Amino acid sequence: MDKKKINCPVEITLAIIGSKWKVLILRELMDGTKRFSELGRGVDGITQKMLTAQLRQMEKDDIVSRKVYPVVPPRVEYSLTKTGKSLVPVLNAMCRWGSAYKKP
Amino acid sequence: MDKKKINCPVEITLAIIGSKWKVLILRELMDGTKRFSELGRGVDGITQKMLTAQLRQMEKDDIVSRKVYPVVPPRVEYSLTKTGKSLVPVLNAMCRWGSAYKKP
DNA sequence: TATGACGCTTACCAAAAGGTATGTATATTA
DNA sequence: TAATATACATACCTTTTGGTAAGCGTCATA
Repeated sequence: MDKKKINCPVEITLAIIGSKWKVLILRELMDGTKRFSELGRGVDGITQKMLTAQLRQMEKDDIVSRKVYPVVPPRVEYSLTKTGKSLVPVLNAMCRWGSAYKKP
Repeated sequence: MDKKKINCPVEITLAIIGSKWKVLILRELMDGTKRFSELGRGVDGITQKMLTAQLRQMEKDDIVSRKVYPVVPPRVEYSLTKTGKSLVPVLNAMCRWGSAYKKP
């Protein structure tokens, strides 16, 4: 979503977490720090390209942090920032609603 | 989003309200029943095509209901269904987070 | 009789999103 | 020396999304 012309705060939230892949990645990270490859395995169907792209965006938006270890082969760990952790109630609200919705 | 292969409930929610236009339309409808043209004026920048498309989808998903009055020129009113109203806490959570996020 | 109001639908096109496949770097291990 | 592991980047192409603009139906009004 275009972040340039946003008025309502709900749009901001949507611009930041409003994609299928992002919420799934965030759900993984809510369990704690994960390596790139772990995320790839945890999020069913995501391609490497999408995984990196979404992680980069969330890093930019300061909800995910990236830590690179200077080893070979490389080890990169991702985790939620403080701001990212503050999303938990939002994700939970969405989760609850989704659960209740699909029931019938 | 493709609703065929959804596992996590949060994906369901996103599939149903995860678009810029939908949240803005829903926000309008949270104020009460609105006519098509009112929605068009209330949601800044939306085109007629998008407005009808989003409303049709939300009608299908049973969060918005559509009432047509047999008059000329036509009068069509939209409102939240019971399920639609149950989205209010979710939208509010998103709204609060968005407000807090943009502060710094 | 022509015009306008309202709520659409549709054809066409441009832009954006996203998938596939391939390439890269480098220390370790066989 | 060749293969391997990991975390990417990138080129290319298809699909999806969304905007523009035009047309439609019908009754009341000028």
